[in-house]
Amino acid sequence: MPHTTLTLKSAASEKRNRKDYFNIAVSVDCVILGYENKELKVLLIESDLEEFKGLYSLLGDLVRPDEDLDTASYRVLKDRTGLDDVYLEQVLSFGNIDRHPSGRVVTTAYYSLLDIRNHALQLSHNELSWHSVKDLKKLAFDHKEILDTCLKRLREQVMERPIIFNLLPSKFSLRELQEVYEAILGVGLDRRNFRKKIMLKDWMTDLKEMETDVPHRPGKLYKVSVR
Amino acid sequence: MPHTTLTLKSAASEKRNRKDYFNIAVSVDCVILGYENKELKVLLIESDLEEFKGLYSLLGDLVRPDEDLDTASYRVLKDRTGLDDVYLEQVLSFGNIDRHPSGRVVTTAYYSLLDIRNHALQLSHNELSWHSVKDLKKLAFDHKEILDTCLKRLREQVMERPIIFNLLPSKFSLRELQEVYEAILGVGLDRRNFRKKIMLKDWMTDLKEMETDVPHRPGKLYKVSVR
DNA sequence: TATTTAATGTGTTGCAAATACATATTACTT
DNA sequence: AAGTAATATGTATTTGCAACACATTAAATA
Repeated sequence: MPHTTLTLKSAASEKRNRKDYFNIAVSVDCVILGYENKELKVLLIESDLEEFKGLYSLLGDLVRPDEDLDTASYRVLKDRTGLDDVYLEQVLSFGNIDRHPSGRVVTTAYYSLLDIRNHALQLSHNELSWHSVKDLKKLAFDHKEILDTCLKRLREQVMERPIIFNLLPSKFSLRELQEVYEAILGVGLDRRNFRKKIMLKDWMTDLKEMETDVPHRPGKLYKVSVR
Repeated sequence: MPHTTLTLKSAASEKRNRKDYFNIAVSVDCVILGYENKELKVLLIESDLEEFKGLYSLLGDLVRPDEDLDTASYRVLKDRTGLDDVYLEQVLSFGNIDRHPSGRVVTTAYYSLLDIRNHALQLSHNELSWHSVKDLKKLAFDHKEILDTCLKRLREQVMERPIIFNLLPSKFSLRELQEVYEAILGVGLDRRNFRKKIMLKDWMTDLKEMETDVPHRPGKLYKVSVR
């Protein structure tokens, strides 16, 4: 696997004409999200392009001629995190002419949700790091815009479909679940109303177990009951 | 403008290797929607590919190296309909390896909404025709899937944002508006409740004019007040 | 061992939004 | 002049959502 994100030095200098339709590269970029310490975090890598020195970028790669878009993003995810059982969803494509300094690249953005504490999680590279999405000001390429678009979509969907559980371990308490919602939506939620609303959705099963190792009254544990 | 949709005969026969990243073509496909005779209609062209003989396909084209994705779909729209003031929105990209029989093409789908009765509407080609979306069973390529995805997105958005007005002339009655909603959502709506709901959104302005040439009591005319 | 503390767990009330439903009005047709 | 078909509007009911308070549990502390 290549060590870097896209570097298409040759493409930029090639002259193009209007029939040169294959001179557009296709890539995928993954907004890989996790939850830790009451914060929503995104997995980033330091950009190795001179133009973006010191900036971070999303994890992506060119799509190979023999793989689907979805396949390509699963590959990026597997290569970067070691995980292959990850929630992944396409959001939107970004194709501005000048979005990549080294050449014309149209990228399709995905977001994925995973459990940072998953034991199988093995980052490919020590340049990879988790960043709280709140603190991010600027990213390489148009990746800030891509990130924001994905976060917006996530916020729209998180109450519609049972996807948030991908951010949590298989057993979780309602408090943990509520904290993840609060981190994603950026608002505080009333505990009683939250519980009623989430219980009505029938997304979870009561495990009849209790939290352990918490310095207070333990809460009930749940697991996701739908996928 | 090319007379046909994508024909990339050469690409299919070329051998590829994994580093051959530019061997993916990028296209846009437009789900151009209009409303007529109480039906939602989509603008289609007969496929000229042997593989899809007798089937219709969406209007699309390869993206040129010097234009954005949005620009490309505006171009398709302008070329096909003569209109350049059209509502257009990206929905999703489709990149299955075998989705195009002539070669590898990743396409980004847009839907657009326009007024079929618009006087400026001039179809580029007499092979273009409007088809009720209800009656469509099969389209060329993966265009049925693309159409369905766009219709689903449209249904999700039509009550959230003031986009439906793009399907109507500048002056319209509440009855017409309700009929368009019913055609899109595929359900009947209670007239009184519909009016209350739509009025609350503050999307329309009362023109203080009445319908003419209707064989019954004329209704008030409205125009869109936001864009 | 009794007390304090901090979190879990549940119920009620009020308001706003959505739904179901009925009657009067207008203009054209016959 | 009467009949027809659509517009226009109001009300009562139900449902969903937000604000809010109190009892319970288990750990920590005195």
